[in-house]
Amino acid sequence: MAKHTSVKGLQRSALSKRTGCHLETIRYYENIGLMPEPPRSPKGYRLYDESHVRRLRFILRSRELGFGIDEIRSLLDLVDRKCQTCAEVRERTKPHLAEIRAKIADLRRIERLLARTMAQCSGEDVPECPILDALAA
Amino acid sequence: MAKHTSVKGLQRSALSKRTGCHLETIRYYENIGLMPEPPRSPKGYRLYDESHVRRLRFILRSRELGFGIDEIRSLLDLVDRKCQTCAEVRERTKPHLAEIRAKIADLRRIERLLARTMAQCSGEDVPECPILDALAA
DNA sequence: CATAACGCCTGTACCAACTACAGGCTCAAG
DNA sequence: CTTGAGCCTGTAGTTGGTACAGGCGTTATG
Repeated sequence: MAKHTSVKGLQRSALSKRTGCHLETIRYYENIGLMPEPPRSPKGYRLYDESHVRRLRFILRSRELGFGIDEIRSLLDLVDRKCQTCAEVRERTKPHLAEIRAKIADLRRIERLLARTMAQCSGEDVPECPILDALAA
Repeated sequence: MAKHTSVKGLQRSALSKRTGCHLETIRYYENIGLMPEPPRSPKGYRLYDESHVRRLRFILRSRELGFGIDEIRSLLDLVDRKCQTCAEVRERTKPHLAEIRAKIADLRRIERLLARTMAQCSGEDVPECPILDALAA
């Protein structure tokens, strides 16, 4: 039989499976205050419900989109206050988008440089190498 | 007057200024074996020369191009062995370029998603927000 | 009933790649 | 001679987790 059918609620591993979040990461998010402390069973086991599933999914999705922990904390604050406005959320999202675009630009610059350098590389068995030369320059 | 004109050699802060590398990072690179232990003055001060400047610049440039410490270690091995071939360097550089391209693709995906979501956002003073909705979904 | 094999609890250590700081010496200038 | 800077060492903190040790609780099987 299933365990704890009487107690009702998801244990940590169940929440992990439902969300795809690593087991230990759930506890980590609780420690740093992103996830609330859930109710406990008489023996101290964490018992989650659907609201926890939703909140954890929100966090994971935000991480996927490259938001940092503090940015997510700020978004969750808006959600929790329940008096957020679309304008506020937009204000918090805008700089993040700018950051992502800056990172892309950076990586593209690096990519071009590396690709150009590699194109000059003969790939032959000679001891002179334009890549090392470029790095040493 | 300049200090230690008699002893000759750059101290840590001078090397830092010449290369733009953070002071403490120089010691860090020494600890992890990227930079060699330099000779010391009688009182134990590190004394660098032009070869250290070149090596540190090589490391910094490689970091700028997104190489990880271990990748740089491997490139420096080639340099140190002096029997590297262009083919070897190319082999070590190729997967790194692929990694950078993957990162760019990832970030572009995120950027598109975020930009599209933000475009749906009215930016008005209303409590419904498509950004939060997208994150919660 | 015993006991193995899990699941969960806690705290703490570890990863990259640095950065910063504490506590102690040395050194040049005023 | 004192002050302030610069150097030395080792260690802690950063971000976003992951992993493990040691100790209960629960469950399945003999």
